[in-house]
Amino acid sequence: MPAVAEHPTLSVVVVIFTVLEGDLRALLIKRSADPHRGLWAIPGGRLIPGESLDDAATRKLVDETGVRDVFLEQLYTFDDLDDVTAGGSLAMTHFALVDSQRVRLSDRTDWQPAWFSMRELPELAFRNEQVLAYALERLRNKLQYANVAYSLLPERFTLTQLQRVYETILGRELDKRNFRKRMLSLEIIKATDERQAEGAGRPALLYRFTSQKPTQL
Amino acid sequence: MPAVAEHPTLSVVVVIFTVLEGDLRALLIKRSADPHRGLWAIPGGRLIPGESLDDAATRKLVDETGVRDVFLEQLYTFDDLDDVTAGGSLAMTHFALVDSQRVRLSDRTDWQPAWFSMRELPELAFRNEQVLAYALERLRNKLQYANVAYSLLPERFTLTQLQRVYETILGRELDKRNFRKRMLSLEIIKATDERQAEGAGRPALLYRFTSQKPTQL
DNA sequence: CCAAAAGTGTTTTCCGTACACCCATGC
DNA sequence: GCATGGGTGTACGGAAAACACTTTTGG
Repeated sequence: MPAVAEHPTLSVVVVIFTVLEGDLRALLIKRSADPHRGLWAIPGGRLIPGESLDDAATRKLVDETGVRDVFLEQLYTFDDLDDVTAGGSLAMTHFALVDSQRVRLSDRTDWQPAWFSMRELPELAFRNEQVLAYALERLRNKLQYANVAYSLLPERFTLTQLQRVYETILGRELDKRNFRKRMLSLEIIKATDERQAEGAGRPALLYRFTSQKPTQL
Repeated sequence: MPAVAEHPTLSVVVVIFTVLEGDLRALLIKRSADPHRGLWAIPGGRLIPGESLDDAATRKLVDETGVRDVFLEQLYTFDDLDDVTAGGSLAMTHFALVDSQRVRLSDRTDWQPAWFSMRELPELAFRNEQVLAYALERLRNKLQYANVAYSLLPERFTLTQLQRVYETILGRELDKRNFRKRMLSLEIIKATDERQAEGAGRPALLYRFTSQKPTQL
């Protein structure tokens, strides 16, 4: 292994969140190579020279999920994730939000991508706990003042579905009436004229977001 | 000039803000080398292999101002600032807040560091406008929910001085009584038993911050 | 004694929260 | 007709915003 003065390893990492079965989940892959073989890790890879960070992050996201045009933004640049590589490392981390229904996980056998609940994480490689914790914090903050949830739901959805997404991310229950008042008065969603039945019970009105961008509230 | 597949240039850049004469100002240096010779730029330099980002940013800050132990945090990693260098570039930008009274600008003649009002910026190199605009946005947001102002004032200060700092950063006037109530009820500052006269008029009580860290409010 | 800056309370408005009942549909 | 989920309004409390006069000092 060469000694010093190497170029740092440049990697681009994307924390991909979804809401599934009442859980906030992150996509992880099982490492098939050293270091940290067999541990789970946030998807990422080397930055290709000439490629922009956004492009690299988008490429990773599409590779893993097949999804594009979702909320994706830079999170933080870590210089201390990889304690192994000589010459140092820089990891430009991002985070993305996807609707699990739109996702097609790549079925590479050496890769084994899978969703893990943020409440039951496996043993992770490369201090990835730190990255996930930071991503979660940012997501929770962001949810309070920007309509990022558009990325976690189908184009049309019921208010109850939207509320479940908020509750799952924030980790606490919300009041139905207050939630509806807020969403509608902020004009981040708009009723359509369609309805959807959820099992028994009165069919719910379907709504859609007024904007597919994370506008500030 | 070599063609492609080079390693990207890795630079660390620090937007250094201060409040001076009722203006929010950023420290800029005049470039003495190409590219963009003669234009003004945010201080920065190459990342030294083996050095952490925090260390590099701190080093730049101390080099330029002589100040340490102030508010300094990572802002964003840009891949598109330098449109010239082959092989691409990554600029890990940071921002810092300093008390102009504590600063000793380095007096290198090829460097000419100087404070510029954010309201009257000169022509800048490398899309630095974008970086400054983003730093200002983050600063304004941060000021609302974290006590970052500790870094912009002497250890002891009057409430009026503190209010001027807030007004300068936010770009609008604040109500004296409401401001005082808020600062004191949030317990981010504490009265000392000393006073300071400001020209004619009744001398003001001096206060100090209860914490020298950017605690969330 | 007058100019200059410091200091101080009350009222109103707005937003977040708490809370309970009727409605439409499937079975 | 009953179980299931959808949909609605009001009252309270705390924080932010609006607002004007008195106090202390220097000259």
